[in-house]
Amino acid sequence: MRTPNELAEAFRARGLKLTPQRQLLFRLLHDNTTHPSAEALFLAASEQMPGISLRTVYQTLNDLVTLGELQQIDFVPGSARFDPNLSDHQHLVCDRCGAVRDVHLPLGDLAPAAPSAVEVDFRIESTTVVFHGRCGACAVAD
Amino acid sequence: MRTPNELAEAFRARGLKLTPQRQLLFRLLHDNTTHPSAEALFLAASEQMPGISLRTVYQTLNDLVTLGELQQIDFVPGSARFDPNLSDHQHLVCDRCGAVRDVHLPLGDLAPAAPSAVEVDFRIESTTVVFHGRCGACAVAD
DNA sequence: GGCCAATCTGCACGGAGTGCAGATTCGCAC
DNA sequence: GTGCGAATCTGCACTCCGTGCAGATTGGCC
Repeated sequence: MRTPNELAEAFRARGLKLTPQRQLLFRLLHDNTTHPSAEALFLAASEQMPGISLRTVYQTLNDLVTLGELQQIDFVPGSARFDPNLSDHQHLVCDRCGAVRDVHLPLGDLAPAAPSAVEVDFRIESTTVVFHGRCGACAVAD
Repeated sequence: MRTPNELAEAFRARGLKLTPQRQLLFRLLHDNTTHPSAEALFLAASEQMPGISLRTVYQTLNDLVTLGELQQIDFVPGSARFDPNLSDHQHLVCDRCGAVRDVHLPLGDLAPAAPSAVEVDFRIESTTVVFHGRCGACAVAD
């Protein structure tokens, strides 16, 4: 995801308005590696802007996803998560506490091989790799 | 997933009762490669047993997942899907119509390498690979 | 046949996310 | 600085998926 200032530019360039709510969410998301849910972002935003609506958080997140500035993560049970990291990477998901972490692995050579091996009538457009397990704290707690 | 008869044995062995509803669902799931949702199974079951409750379908699916006879698939938007194929395999997901298909790819050598490369405090227990794209019919329809 | 626990059914309920309508406000023009 | 119109925000109702609960039913064993 781009910086709050760059996003402000991008929004204005598309005729979208730059509201305080949006600016706050840009800041809360930038460099955020916690893969927050809409609800988590709403709570964080509410601290700095009491009265902000959960509906606005959902709306802004959807806008950012549509603009390609944010990646939506749907493979964690419960609610959707959002990832400002747009680089090609994979995720570690803790099945106990739900934490999500990024990992950059050199799978580029692996994924291309797989599709070619598929002798079926299907057009593969993207490959998702998710590692499930236990984060450090939860591995100990078990 | 085992055969309906084997499942009947397994259920009885655990003190679980063998009801007509369960037997019907065993049959509908065995060798089913469509990765049905609870709703889809409910519709199929209703044809052969009008009056069966959606609640019962959910309950039986959960039981089978708990017994390890059925795999629950959570990476398709919408409702959960169920897969009686317990072998190590991957999935093709059509992002347009939601169809799910199995593929068996030799990724065994690939996945083990990845975890070892992870220099983080995380215990990896399983690796999920999902290929997103368009099934044959949807690729044409676009 | 009879009993009792397991199961089934129907309905209410909870979490996640969206549609809608009215109030508000951003961005631009003067 | 003021005014205007469209975009946005807010709050609420609503949908969808799945679960909790309670009473009626029934499978499995004596």
